[in-house]
Amino acid sequence: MLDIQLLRTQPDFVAERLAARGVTWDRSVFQALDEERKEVQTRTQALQAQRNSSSKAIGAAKSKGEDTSALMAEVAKIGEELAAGEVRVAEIQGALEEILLGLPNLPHETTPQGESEHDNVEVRKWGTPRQFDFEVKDHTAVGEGLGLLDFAAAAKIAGARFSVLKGPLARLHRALGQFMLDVHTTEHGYTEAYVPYMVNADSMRGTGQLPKFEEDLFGIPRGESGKFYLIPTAEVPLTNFVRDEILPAESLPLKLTAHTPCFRSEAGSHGRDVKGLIRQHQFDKVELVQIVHPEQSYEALESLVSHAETILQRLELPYRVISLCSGDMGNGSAKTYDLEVWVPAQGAYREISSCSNFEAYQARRLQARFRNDKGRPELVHTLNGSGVAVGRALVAILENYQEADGSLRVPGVLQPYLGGQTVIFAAAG
RNA sequence: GGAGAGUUGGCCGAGUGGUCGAAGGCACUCCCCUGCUAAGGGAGCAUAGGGUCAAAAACUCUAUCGAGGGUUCGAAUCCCUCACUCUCCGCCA
Repeated sequence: MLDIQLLRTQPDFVAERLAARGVTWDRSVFQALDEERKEVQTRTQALQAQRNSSSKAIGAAKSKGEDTSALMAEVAKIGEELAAGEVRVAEIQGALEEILLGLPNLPHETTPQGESEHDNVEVRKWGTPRQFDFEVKDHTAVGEGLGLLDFAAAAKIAGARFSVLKGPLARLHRALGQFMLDVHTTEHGYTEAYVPYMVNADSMRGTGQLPKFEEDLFGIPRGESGKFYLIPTAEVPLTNFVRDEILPAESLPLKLTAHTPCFRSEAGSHGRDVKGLIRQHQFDKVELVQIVHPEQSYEALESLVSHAETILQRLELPYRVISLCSGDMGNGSAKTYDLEVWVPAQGAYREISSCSNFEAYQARRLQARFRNDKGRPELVHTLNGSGVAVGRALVAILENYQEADGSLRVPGVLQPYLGGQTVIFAAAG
């Protein structure tokens, strides 16, 4: 959520930065509403003040046993206008809130200007794609060839966009999550957390999935009123740790990590990546979240990216770092780096991590603050990034580590997690 | 699933219709005192939004005592609905 003061005082700037994201902001609607708000709110608050003082006078008079009917009549006179004013103020503020919730964050000045993914900027590249002296298979073929990846079973049990892993491949998948968590907690200073996989609507609103992106979520009806939502990323529970909190300044930065499944409806992605593990309704991810002092959030973003990069480097997977352009970034982000891992069968780099600085966009929704050196509450900055997506890391390993005979080598850093196993061979039968 | 008790400021906790945005305590900030430390004395100290202004400071208004609704001139206090927490019993991994 943007600062409403900014929309009031610097509408040109806001409109220009939003335009950079391809968003047209209808200022006239906002300004007309805000003007009416000012007028109605001022008038209503004056009436409230009048009512309050009259009521106090009534109380004082009654305690002295005096007659209060004149005072009561006076209050009754303003009753109708007061009630109407209160209703109207609430309506207007609701409408303003809706506008604010609907606006994306302003891109940071270092975010490349552009309209689509074609305008993203490659920042750096790491590793050299392996030269294969045999015909590379895609990860699906490798996994199915091993007899350890079973989409038919998944389709029977659940449906499309699910998968079943078996035996050493399932273990490799588990090893990946363990490895990532271990690196982030022991080397990068993150605190591991185990969190709910279903959250309430307030949490989804806090991190920005609601109200705009409900169709991307799985919801679970619950009781008469409420609903649980399956988390699309651990960013949601982790970042909501600080919702409605005023943190002591010395507790910053807060660095949290969790390994969770993520659930996405993938509404609107029909036909994209339909085959394989790339795009699933359920996948595992190790998420990194940082809650930081506003002055440090861009340093924090760089370090966060490097933490995710460490994982790919240790796994010896070639990747590149992309700075997303203004038109391709997620709604709440001011700046985003994507990590893209080399996928040999596609001859392309594919997203495996997305690291974003939300500045105060989420914090404002969350009312997540710290006490600054003046003793005043001030919004924190929030960041998150995948460190990294486990499912896609498995894809990358299946393809990059495949051998001509159909077997799969185990990356060195994962071997301890597999009891020293160095190669996975096809399952018997 | 049954029965009961709760939810008040950064924290603890008092408050059952009127001068209560809320006693008291802790923590914190400033000052005084004490050659350090400890102790003591005094003052200050909620959050959000609005107005006076372009802004800062200051002043002022409004809202907020789990959430929403209701009763009332007036609600932390009374009524209704919901959420959450805790205790006991039952059940369960």
